[in-house]
Amino acid sequence: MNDPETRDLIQTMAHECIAVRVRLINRLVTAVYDEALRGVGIKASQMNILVAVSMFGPSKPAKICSLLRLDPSTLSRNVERMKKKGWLEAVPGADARSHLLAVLAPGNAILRDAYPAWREAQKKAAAILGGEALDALLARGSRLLNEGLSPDEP
Amino acid sequence: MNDPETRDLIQTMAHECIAVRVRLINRLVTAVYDEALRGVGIKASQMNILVAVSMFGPSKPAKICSLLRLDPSTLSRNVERMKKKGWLEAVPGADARSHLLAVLAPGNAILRDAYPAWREAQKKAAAILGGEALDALLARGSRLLNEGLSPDEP
DNA sequence: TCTTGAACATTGTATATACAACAATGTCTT
DNA sequence: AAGACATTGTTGTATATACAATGTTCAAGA
Repeated sequence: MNDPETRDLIQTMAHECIAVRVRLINRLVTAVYDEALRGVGIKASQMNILVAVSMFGPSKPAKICSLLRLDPSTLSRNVERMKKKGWLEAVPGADARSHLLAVLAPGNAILRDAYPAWREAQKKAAAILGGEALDALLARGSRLLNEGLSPDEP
Repeated sequence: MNDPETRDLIQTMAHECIAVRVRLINRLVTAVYDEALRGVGIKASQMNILVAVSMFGPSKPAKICSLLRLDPSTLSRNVERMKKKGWLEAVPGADARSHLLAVLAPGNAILRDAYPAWREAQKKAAAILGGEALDALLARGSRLLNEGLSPDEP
């Protein structure tokens, strides 16, 4: 059906591709958190943002994008939805090009409510990854998060 | 701004969350492949599917979903786009509830064309992950792929 | 045989994500 | 001070993703 060389290429890609494996794990892990958090009414994506803003206090959107490596347009759309739910607000900052994102009381309430479900999800995700992959992944992930952190600045 | 207990919860979630780290890595890795493959005209998502179908030969959609842990509706939409590009076709199978997905010549041509860019992306992705995380992730990912493999059946 | 339930794919809807283009503001250089 | 360039966010468009609901076909049991 294919010449042998093409078959070889495809075999190599199937057996060694990093992307398909990372993406598979991402789907599995995200599904675990989304399912655990369903009762609380938040999903992993928005929870990541909410936690980040809550950690740093009022923050420029660019800072959150840099931390999480989110495209600005992606964050913009997510913030839009989170404003509508009353979790976030935009307050004017020093620079008129941008505002600061701040967590509102209902946003903090959601985070508190989410904690037990989050713990559950952590357990399940750890089981999916297994000890070795978990440790390496947490270490690498934390490092990448830190690298995305600009010095100072809101 | 928050009571100390809430601040603790949020700190814990920020420092230990598996989801935010997996999702960050997923965005980075996916971006590397999408960028490398841009010239070829395919993205990581569709390439994953194309490689899978090419590996197994004509396959029931359910099999690909099980392998990659994709929701059937997600696969359906992606296949739709890939049919439109002439990479895939649906051929009737033994069971009238489903057809079989088969790779067409242009689909195989794309995979051949993509190979060099894929190799580039592999290098960059490996650099992002670093040796340890890479090994653990590949091992775990390969295992999860195998677990999604049903016995026999197209 | 008929019916009931399982298996399977698709469609409707919503969110998540990124790229390209744009608009507004700020900074720096001459 | 003026113009060039950088920074920052939003909007238009397309893809990726999942859940809920639906329709069709199959299989198994009464």
